[in-house]
Order: sequence, then structure tokens, then C-alpha cells
Amino acid sequence: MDITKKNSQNIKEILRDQISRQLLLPLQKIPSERELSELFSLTRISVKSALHSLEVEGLIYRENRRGWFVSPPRIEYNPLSRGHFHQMISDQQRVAKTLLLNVKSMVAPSAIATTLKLSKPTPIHIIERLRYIDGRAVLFVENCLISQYFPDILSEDLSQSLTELYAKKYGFRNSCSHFDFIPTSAPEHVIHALNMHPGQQVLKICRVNYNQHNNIIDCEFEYWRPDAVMVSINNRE
Amino acid sequence: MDITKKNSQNIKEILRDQISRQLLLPLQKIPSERELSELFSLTRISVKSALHSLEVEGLIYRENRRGWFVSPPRIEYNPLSRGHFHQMISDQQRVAKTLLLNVKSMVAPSAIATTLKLSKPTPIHIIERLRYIDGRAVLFVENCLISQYFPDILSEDLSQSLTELYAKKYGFRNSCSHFDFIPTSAPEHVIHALNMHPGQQVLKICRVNYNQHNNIIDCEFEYWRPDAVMVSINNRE
DNA sequence: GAGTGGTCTAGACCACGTC
DNA sequence: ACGTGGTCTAGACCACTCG
Repeated sequence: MDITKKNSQNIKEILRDQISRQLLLPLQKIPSERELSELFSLTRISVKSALHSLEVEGLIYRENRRGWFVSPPRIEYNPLSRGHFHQMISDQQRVAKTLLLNVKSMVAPSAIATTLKLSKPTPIHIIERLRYIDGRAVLFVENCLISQYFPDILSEDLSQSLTELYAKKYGFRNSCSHFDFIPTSAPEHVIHALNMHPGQQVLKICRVNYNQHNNIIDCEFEYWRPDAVMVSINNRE
Repeated sequence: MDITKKNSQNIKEILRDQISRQLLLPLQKIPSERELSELFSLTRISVKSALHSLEVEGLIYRENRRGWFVSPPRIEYNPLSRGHFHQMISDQQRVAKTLLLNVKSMVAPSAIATTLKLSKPTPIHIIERLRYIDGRAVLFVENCLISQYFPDILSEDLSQSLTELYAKKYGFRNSCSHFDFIPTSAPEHVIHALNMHPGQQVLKICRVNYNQHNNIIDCEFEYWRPDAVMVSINNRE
């Protein structure tokens, strides 16, 4: 009876249902907004709003101007475990890939200087990388290294695990890290690298690393597609 | 020149600016969508989309059909620290309040049975509470207690800290907890209690608690307004 | 060039909150 | 009773992706 009333609920239920029955599979494309609006006799604005709400739930995601797709299961991210990215992903029977985007050297701008607790102008390297799971770009990572601790690091292969490189090349062990997890939106260059659109939500993770002498040696900003991840922590006392 | 082109960027910048200059203060109401659409010569749909993107960023929030408001600073939530809710909030110079909404007793439904690792039908109590910071409802909490561990608990004051009550009345110490943090949307009754609208994002936290004998005694589902909180963790090794 | 989502207009009615 | 956001129509053009 109320079919005309709550059409946008309708389309949400049907898509949710098709996803849970696996008629639509992870990474698969959903029919276009125009097709859906014909199918359900809705305007594109209404369709868009329904899709948007499934996106927030984490069931589907967007690639900018490419279309809507079904989200794969979330990765469990455990900040207290030692493994690095590729190991974490393969432990969960998924395929990881890392792409080096960009390397910059500069004096730390004020936001980063604050995070690294620098009291005077200090040279840093910024390493920008893009990480894929099962071929999908889900994570943009920006590492900010205090240059003096890492002489000659730019000549290394920077698509490998940096934590491992720190240990092998410089003998640094991670004695302590601080993490912040913030649901927010991402800066322009991140949005672009992830094929997202300004105004979409990400999970931002700020991490500050201390070596065995309790010096801050670098910090890391991670921006995750919010449907791709959940944070999992075990607190033993 | 491009004023007609990117109006929705315009309104975003101006509101962002007014918020950062504190011309608009936390908890203060923003002019209505209709007023803004006149001010900026935009349709309400465009205004709504601009507001929505500031909402995702965490700068403003909505109360269902009441209007848009400026977000106060985020609370830092540290899952590894022992303090309970009221202490955590007052440590950050903010004012906490807890409201008991509802108490139910039932056999654990399957989703909760899974979380509590129950192998057979088991009676539980569900305690639903709403938590306020500075007068704003930001957190819906659902505690699921395995009844056999907590005889007669329903006669206690359930708006106090449950962790403390567990210790005082039953001698339980928390030996270990497991946390999951998930950006997603919330069930109907949660949305309603938080004055939110279906399809809005929340930060969902699932917590499972073990006592000193390593038994799971309860679990907790928290749903936070996503602009109200950041998760903060220190990992000492 | 065809198809996609992103943005936009100029209205309308509804459901709910507030007074 | 009035103001608020929530939903919706029926179009349009733009920016980008893909083959």
C-alpha cells in the first residue's frame, strides 16, 4: 500500500537482501543510478540518498564517477599486534599491494611539528603510499620521518614495510606507539588517490612511534575507506 | 567569476571559517536550511549537501527535525585506561550524565549469544542507557549481562558505573576485554534515542568483558555520535 | 562518444518538534 | 500554528571514465 510512500526504503531493503544472499558479490558493480531510478520509479536524487545510506552502513562503496560497488568484508586491524600491513592482510586470506606515490623532503610544517613534538624547525621526509586489498585502493598512508634518524633512507625500496626497514637498516625497535582513531573526512590529495569524492567519510588513524631510546622518530597518517576496516583490540591486564 | 559554479563550496568555507573563528560556538544552532538557501542563492538540496559534508568532517551535527548545530571538541576515549565514563568525561573538563532507558530480561538472541560465546540458550539482562556530554546525547549503551553471574542486579541503581557495581557487589575484576571499533550505521531504536536519523553514521564499539576467572560475564554495545569522539591508544611494550 | 556519477533548479508535501 | 528538517518530482548541464 505504501509502496509510493517509502520507495527509498524499498530499494535499500532489496539491495541489502541481494547482497546478503550473495546475488551481488563483493567488488561487483551495482546497476547505475539511472537504471535504478527507472526500476524503482524514483528520481535520481532519491536513489542517490538510498545508496548513500547503504554506503554509510558499509555495505557498498563509490568510485568517483565510475559507479557503485559491493563492499568486501572488513579487515580487522589490530594496533597492538606487531605484524605489518602485508602480513595482516595475508593472515586474513586477502591480497595486499603497496604503491609508492610520492616522496618529499621539507622542514616540518606546523601540524606535523606538533604531532612529532618538535620545538624547532626540523627537516623531515614525507613518504606517501597507496595500499590495495584484493585490487581495491582502500588506504592512503603518509609517513613523516625525522630526517636525522634516517640517513640515506630515500635510496631504499620504499614500498616495503618501513617498520622492518627501520629495524634492519637503523637498528630501531618500536618501544611505544600512540594511536588516534578519528572518523572524519580526508584532505583533497587523499580523496583523489582513493578515487573518492570530497565530503566522503574516512577513518583517519594518526600514529606516533618511539624507538628504544624513547625518541619520537616518525609519525604516520592513515586514511582508510570506512567500509574496509574495523579496529580490534585485546586488553589483557 | 565562478561564484555561480561552486556555491556549495562557498557555503562550506564560510561556515568552516565562522566556526574556527568562534563566531559560531559549540552547541549553537546554525541558520535553517531555508535561510541559508536564500542567503547563498542555492536550493535546499545544495545547502543540505554542503551541511552534510561538514557533518561528515565532524564540524556540525543534526538533531532530527530540530536543526543543525556546531560540534563541541571530541572526547578522547582510551579503551586501555581503567576510568569509567563519568570520570573520563570530567577528566576532560566536560559534564557527563547517564539516563537509564530500559531494562529487559530474556534468553540471549543469536547475535548476542555469538558475541558472548554461548553454546546453549542462556538468560541475560539487557540494560539500555543514554549518555550525555554537556547536555548533548552522544552515546547509546547497551549492556548484555549473563544473568547467572549477577543475581539481583536489577534492584540496584543502574545509572551508575556498572564496572564498579560488578566489583563492589560481586567481586569481579576485569581481567581482559576485547574491543571492536566499527564505523557503520545504527539500529532504529539507537538512532531514535540519539535524536538522529536513519542512515547517519555512528561509531559502533563492541566490548566483551572477562572476569578474573577468565569467564565472559557480559558484553557492551556502544553507539557514539561520530563527531563526539576519537579513540586514543598508547601501546607500551 | 556513450555512460557514469556530481551538481543544480524550483518548486511540493510530509512528519515531527516547539511553543 | 508554525518552523524545522526529511522526502520527493522532473527535469538540466558538467566533469570524468572507459572503450
